[in-house]
Amino acid sequence: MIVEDEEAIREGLIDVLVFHGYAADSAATGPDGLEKALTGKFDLILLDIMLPGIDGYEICDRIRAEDRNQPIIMLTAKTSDEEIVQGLKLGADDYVPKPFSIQQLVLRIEAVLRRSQVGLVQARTISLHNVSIDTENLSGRNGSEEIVFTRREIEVLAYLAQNSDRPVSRDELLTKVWGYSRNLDIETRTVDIHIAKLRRKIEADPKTPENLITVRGAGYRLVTQ
Amino acid sequence: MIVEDEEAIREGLIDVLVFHGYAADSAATGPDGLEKALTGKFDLILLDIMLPGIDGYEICDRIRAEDRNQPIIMLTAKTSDEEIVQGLKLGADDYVPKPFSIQQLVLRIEAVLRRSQVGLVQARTISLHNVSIDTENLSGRNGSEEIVFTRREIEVLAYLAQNSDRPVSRDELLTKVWGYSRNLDIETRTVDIHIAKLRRKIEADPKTPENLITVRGAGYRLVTQ
DNA sequence: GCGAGAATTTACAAAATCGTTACATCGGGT
DNA sequence: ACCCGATGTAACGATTTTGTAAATTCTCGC
Repeated sequence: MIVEDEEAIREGLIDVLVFHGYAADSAATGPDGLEKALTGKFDLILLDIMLPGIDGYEICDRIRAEDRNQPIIMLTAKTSDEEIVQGLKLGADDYVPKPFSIQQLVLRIEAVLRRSQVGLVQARTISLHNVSIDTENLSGRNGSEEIVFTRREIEVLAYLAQNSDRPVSRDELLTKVWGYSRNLDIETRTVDIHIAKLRRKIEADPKTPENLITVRGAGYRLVTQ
Repeated sequence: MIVEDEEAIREGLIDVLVFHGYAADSAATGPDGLEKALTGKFDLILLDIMLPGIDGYEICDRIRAEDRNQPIIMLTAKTSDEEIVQGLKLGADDYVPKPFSIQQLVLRIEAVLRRSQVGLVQARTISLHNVSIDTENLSGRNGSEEIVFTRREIEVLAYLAQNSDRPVSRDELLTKVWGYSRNLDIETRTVDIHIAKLRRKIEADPKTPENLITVRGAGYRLVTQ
């Protein structure tokens, strides 16, 4: 979905995207773009910064508040690093300065879509050794025993399950699940704490985990069945 | 049901819908369309905006006043975003600009029908642990004791019963039962209050609910038998 | 208009969650 | 064996979510 006030650019972008096989919707004003973004479901939002009504920064911020996984690329004529940093802080996935080459833009779009795993359907249930988990109900079952998870715990499990072929680093979890923007050196132990809580719930013996494995130096890996 | 004054388009739409397996009725003027919409029962109404007599906006508004769950798709030649926003505000479920491709329209129709759960027959009675409820009489029975519900309470129960495999969020209840339009930040506790009242009526011990379960962070789930 | 019941808001209490701090433990390299 | 960074986790308080009584507003038949 394209949010861009200049009609020529907007129409041009639509043509390019359609040509590349994407379905494109668009909005010409800030408020309209925000409305569409919040009510619709889009794989990616291309967001101009200079917009009538509400500027791109605020739109980005408001979208992020609702859905931190919504992929967003910001477009702008501003070239100062200041502005770019501002954009990335607010959670844009990429930042393309105008004027951009079409080829450049398409490449970045593809990169963002790849990173954000668009198209990956997330399974509702996760099957582990001894335990099965229903991500919608935030609950699980270990034989006859009912396990209740919190939303955060389920989000962590779901992300690990989606990437169960490899260990996932704390940084990656912080970015993708917690929505912390760009890594930097954050010293929080909250990931570890959540892992510990999860182990207490899903492991027969939390001291010797069978499902949620520590890969020292790399992160955690979930063993799915 | 199609409300459209241009005969060629009207007949064309009927053909298309019939071809796709739907039964189609139609009206050629505003007043006629409104009359049919209010007296009949339709899975979906396709509503042109430019109509003789009463325009599409007003028809939409009047239908919504009677039945907030009636699915409506607006059709229009107007392309300004202003108009689209106006349409969505009045409660249309989708908005298709003319000229539209038939394929596009059919896709949107299917999406709206899916979202609005058309075709789901709502059971007249809901069976819970210890209680059975008659949605037409707004009444229930717990052994020998007769329970009387209000209209709102029954609507909430019915919606939860239809989605008893998952927790339903307050937001969803507000949208689907109360008819609040896209309300992003909730500042009403009315859902909670109704849940509390329901629990007092259907739970043996409201402090430890067996039927109407809180899924913290996700909403409420009704356990049907 | 009137009034009773229904719906909603307000206000506060209770409970659960979440991140931090602090300290314990582990494990690989030397 | 010893060191040191990485990992595990208990406990605490801040914050958010949920429960609910009471007050207020709304609705609708008369």
